[in-house]
Amino acid sequence: MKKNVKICPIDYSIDLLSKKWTLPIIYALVKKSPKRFKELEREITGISPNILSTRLKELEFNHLIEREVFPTIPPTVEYGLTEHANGLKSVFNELENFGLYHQKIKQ
Amino acid sequence: MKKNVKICPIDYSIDLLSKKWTLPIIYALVKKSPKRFKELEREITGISPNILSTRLKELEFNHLIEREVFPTIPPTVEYGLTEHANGLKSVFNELENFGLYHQKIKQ
DNA sequence: CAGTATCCAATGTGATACTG
DNA sequence: CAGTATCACATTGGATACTG
Repeated sequence: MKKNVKICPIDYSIDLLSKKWTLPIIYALVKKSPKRFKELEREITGISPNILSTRLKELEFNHLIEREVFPTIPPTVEYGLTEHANGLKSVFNELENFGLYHQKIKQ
Repeated sequence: MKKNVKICPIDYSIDLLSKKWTLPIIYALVKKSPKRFKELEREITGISPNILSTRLKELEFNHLIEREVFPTIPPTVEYGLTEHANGLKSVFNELENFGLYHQKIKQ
């Protein structure tokens, strides 16, 4: 992303969300949050643990999710959406409307 | 995408939109439609013509854009959003709201 | 102009093993 | 459990040249 350039907020959002698996991860946490690493891995069909790990770090860096560690044995780590990610819920609502409509027209 | 399985409309939309450059292409056409191949290539910074061509075909296959050829010399081809793609405008609105907010909290 | 062809680089996948 | 490390492999994307 370029520096010292006022970037269009839509392009900005697209940059934040466009890597592979990023949207499915956030959506899993929109449905219910927080979740543990294994829960996410099981729920998001097809993702591998190394990519899940990579994306979670990126999302944490961008303040969309937060990671909390509990000193249990075996270890527990929970990932939850931050309040900064709440605006994304409307995005998913619109994706839902669009999906419902488009599924019908496409047979 | 799996067959004979009722897929969640959100996952369905994500599948339609999650490939690299798909969202920037649609967004370019949300701003103004129709546009010619070269216009899209110039406007979408960083895209290469082969990827643009590939994505346009996919989007046409999914009925989100339509392609019209004019028998001029040199050739003119226009790409426009279909009415089926109109529901995506709300998605971009929400992406805009989110981007505006997130740009502020992230400095 | 509107693409296609080609070849190379980057990214993601899959399997497996290993650590705290 | 929650990851990281390592490779081999496949798929995707990027750069560039070229055609009708």
